[in-house]
Amino acid sequence: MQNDCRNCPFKTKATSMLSECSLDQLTSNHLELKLKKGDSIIKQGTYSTNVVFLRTGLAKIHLAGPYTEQIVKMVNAPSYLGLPTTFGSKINQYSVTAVSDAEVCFIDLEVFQNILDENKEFNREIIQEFCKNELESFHRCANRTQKLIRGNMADAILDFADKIFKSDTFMLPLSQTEFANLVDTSRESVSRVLTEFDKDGIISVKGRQIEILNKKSLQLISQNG
Amino acid sequence: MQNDCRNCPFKTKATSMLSECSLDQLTSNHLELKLKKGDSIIKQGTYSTNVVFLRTGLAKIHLAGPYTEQIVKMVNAPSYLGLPTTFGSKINQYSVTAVSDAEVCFIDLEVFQNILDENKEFNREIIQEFCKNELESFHRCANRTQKLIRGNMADAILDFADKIFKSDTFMLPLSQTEFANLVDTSRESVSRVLTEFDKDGIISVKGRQIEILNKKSLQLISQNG
DNA sequence: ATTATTTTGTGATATGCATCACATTGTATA
DNA sequence: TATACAATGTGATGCATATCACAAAATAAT
Repeated sequence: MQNDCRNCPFKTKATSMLSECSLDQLTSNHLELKLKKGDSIIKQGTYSTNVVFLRTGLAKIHLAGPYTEQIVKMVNAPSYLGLPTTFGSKINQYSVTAVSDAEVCFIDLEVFQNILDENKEFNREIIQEFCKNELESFHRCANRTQKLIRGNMADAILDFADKIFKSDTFMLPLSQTEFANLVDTSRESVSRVLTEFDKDGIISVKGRQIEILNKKSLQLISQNG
Repeated sequence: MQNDCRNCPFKTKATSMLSECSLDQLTSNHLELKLKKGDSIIKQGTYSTNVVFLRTGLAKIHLAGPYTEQIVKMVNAPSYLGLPTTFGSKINQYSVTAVSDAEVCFIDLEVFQNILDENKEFNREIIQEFCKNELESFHRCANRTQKLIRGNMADAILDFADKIFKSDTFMLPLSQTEFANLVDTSRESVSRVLTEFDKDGIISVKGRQIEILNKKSLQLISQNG
C-alpha cells in the first residue's frame, strides 16, 4: 500500500519541507496501515526498526513503571512517533498504542535517517520538535510532582480540550484507570474528582463525554488553589 | 578568550565529529568562561541567544514549579546545555546553574545551527542525545511518581555514584533542600532517609561525604521493597 | 436475551509523608 | 573570637490520597 507522499494531506510542518526527491524516497519505502482503537503501534521490549508517522488519530505513549503502566503523554496526528526509541535504543523503551482509530505509516529507519541527512529544513524542524518535547517534559515533571490531584486533573482536561481536541466538548479517550496512570493517581481518585468537578458545575460528565462549563475555574484549579 | 577548539581536550563524541572548518568556526565564535560553584549559566525568563558547552564541572537543570524550584536533572561535563531552551523557545524555560566550579563555552546560536547543518555526523550525535534524553525523562517520569521516597533517594544516590562521579564515594553536590527538590520530597524526609540508610549500614554519611557500603541493598531499595 | 467481564461510583480505613516547631550544628561575616 | 545565618536533625501532628471492599452500571461475549 503506497500512496504518494507528495499528495499526503496530513504532512507535518517538517514533512512539508522535504525535497521532491526525498518525498519520492518516502513514497517507495513506507508501509501504510489502518489501525483500530486499542491497536498497538510500538511495543516496549521488541526490536525497533521503524519510525512511525501518525497520519490520523490519537495515540498514547506508555511504559511499564515499577508498579503500574505509566502513560507518559498523549500524541495526536500528524506526528512522528518512536524517534527516541528507535534512535536512542535498539529495543523499544516504550509502547505506543492507538486510543482511537488511526492511520499510520511505518518508515524504514535508514530511509528516515537518510532524509534527515539530506534535508536541512526537515532536520531543523525535527530538532525543534525534540526541543519542544524536552521542554514540555521538564514542565510536566515540575507540575505533576508538585500539584495536588485536582490540579493535575484540571491540567489534563484542559490539555485534552486545547491541545488534543481543540474543543471544550470531547469524549475522554481513556478509561478512568488509564486516566489515573496519566495523571499519577488512583482510579478511584479520578472518579471522585470527576464527580466533584461535575457537582461544582465546572465540567459536565456523562459517561466519557466531557464538557467544560467553567474554563476559568478549571484554569484556576490548574494553577492551583 | 578564544582557545582553539581543535585542541580542546573536552570534546563530546559529537564535537569530535566536526570538520576542521566547523571547528575553526567554533573557535572564532565562542566565549570561554571559568565559573564558580553556584554561578548561573542559563537563567529562566531571560532571552536565550547562546548554546552552552559545559567543558568541565557539574550543573543542575532547574525551573520554577508551581510551588518550589524543581531540579529536573544533573548534567556533568562534557555536554551541551540549553539546546531545548534556545531552539524551542526565545525565552529560557529553565535555569542551569553550576554546582561545582566549571568551565563553559558560550556559542552563538546561529553558529551552532550552522554547524548542525553542515556536519551530518555531528547532527546525528546531537539527535542521538535528544533521543537519549527523552527516553531518560520518560523513565524518570514513571519512576519518580510511582516509587516511594526511599526508592527515589536510592535511585538518586546510585545515579550520582554511577553516572556523575563514577565512584562509590563522593561529596553530595547539593544541599538537602536541593536534594529534596531533585527527588520530589521535603528537606526533612531527605535528612531522615539519609540517617536511616546510614544506620542500616547501606551508606555512610559524614556531612555531605557519602560512601556506598552495600550497593546490593541500595539497588534493591531502588527497585523497591 | 443472558451471562460474563470490564468499567465506574462511593464509603471506610490505613499510611506515607508534608508540615510545623524547635534544637543543633556548621559555616560565613564582622 | 564573637555573631549571624544557613544547613541539618528529629519529634509530634495533620492531611491528601492510596487501598480495600463492595455495589452498580455499562460493554462485550455467548
